[in-house]
Amino acid sequence: MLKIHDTFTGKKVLFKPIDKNHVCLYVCGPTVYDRAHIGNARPVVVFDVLSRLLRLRYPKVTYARNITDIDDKIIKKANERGISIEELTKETTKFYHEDMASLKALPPDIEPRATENVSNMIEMIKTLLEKGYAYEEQGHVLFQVSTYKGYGQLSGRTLDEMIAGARVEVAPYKKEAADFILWKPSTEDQPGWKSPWGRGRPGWHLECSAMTKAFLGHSFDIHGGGCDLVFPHHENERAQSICSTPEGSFAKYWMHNGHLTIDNHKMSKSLGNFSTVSGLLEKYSGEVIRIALLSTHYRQPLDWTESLLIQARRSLDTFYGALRCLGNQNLEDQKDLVPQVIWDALDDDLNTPLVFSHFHTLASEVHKATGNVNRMEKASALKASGRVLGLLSEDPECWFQNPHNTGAETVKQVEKLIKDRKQARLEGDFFRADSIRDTLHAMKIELEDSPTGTTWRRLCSKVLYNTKNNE
RNA sequence: GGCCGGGUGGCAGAAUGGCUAUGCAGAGGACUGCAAAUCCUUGUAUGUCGGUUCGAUUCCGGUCCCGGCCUCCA
Repeated sequence: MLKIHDTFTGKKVLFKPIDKNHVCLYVCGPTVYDRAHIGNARPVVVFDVLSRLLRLRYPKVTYARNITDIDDKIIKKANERGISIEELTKETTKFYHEDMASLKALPPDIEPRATENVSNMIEMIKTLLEKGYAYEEQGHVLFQVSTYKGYGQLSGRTLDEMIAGARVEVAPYKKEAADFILWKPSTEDQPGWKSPWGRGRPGWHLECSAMTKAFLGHSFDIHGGGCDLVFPHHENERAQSICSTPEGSFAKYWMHNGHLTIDNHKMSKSLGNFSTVSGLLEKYSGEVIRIALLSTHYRQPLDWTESLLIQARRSLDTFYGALRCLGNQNLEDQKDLVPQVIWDALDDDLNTPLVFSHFHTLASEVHKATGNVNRMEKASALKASGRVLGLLSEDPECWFQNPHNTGAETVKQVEKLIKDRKQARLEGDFFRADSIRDTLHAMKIELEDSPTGTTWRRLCSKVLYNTKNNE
């Protein structure tokens, strides 16, 4: 039985879907103005694991993740680059899809775009005006926060607290400081849509409200996103949705992933510690990045460091090392092989670090297994468990030999040198054998002799196998 | 200033009212021509001060740090 931490109640609760035959999950997606950074990737990977788990448990799952393609940052960036907004959002969306696919994140079932749902948003604003939750002022339409008693329930703050803590000058068109924009006017050079309140564009919070209603209905199971979205974004979404659609309850559960820091500092372009996914992929495989993101519980803060990635790579080496005995066989529909302890860890609010500790146990059991049947059984359990988390899907030999596109020429050369070394060893010329091994090591190739022959692996980074000297 | 998280061994990171994961790194050993991989053994921890308790790292309170949010942000 899956238990999840629900932000609304602040507790770990048993997940009970609204409809056990169809689970709906909505996660806040990217604003497409720039390449995705590693912080953007965390919710994607976390909720990818959740969606995979849900799909194994329920007959139908609809996972929706929006693309925000209306936003002032987009306008600004497009102007800076001298390209059209459409060009920018199209390009950024394409890169986003590529980057997330590299991290083995499956695409969501639905990916609604804000620009394609403006009419839904306008309808929602109309309803909010009719019901007296919103007002129009100087071409803007604002949600009047004081009209909704439930405001603040999600983020756990009261209106008084917010007023006390307000540090921002109140815009002249606002009745009250906490009111937020549903619609704002656009100038000629800004993108805009016709509306009863003139040409303009929607406020940021509105799109998720309008799109969840359009695609998932007025009530759905889980709403996810980064913890920084709790306030104001999700608080505002919730207010809009519940006020405009009182027959629904909007999200039944709220899940938020913790933030990511880089070397203990908040990621920011001005500090120069901004890591894009594509940049990381130049040095590490997507699977290393994925397991690094999952190596800390999703609600905890995660400090992104080189050492984290090295450890992630090491863990994967261990796991793939244990899978070598399986060869390249596929394991379709083998979820029965997953040990109960791993299901239990996942069911406990996605305790992925605990899952990986069980992975290590399995890997160790593979090596210690006395009989081949036992060995294969443990290895299959590891492989099947990895599959649940979207990991360990590579062919193990490929993992070791070709994690970073070893060229065919290199492979040939390596095999030739291994043959030469074998000959030298047979002749008892260990000096020559060792010198060949040194040559290979300089090519970042490591050899492993075993009773059945010599295998090789490609070293991932220099630091990786030299931690003794560096730490 | 307000609100919310968190402080676990050298590092990463789970868990728990008593039996204190796991990984990396360190030490010793086995295997190996030597390595690598693997296996065995092994040291080290719960910020701080009180309270509750037979017993707290775990519950409660104070305190000190750290981070996040309150403005765009995953």
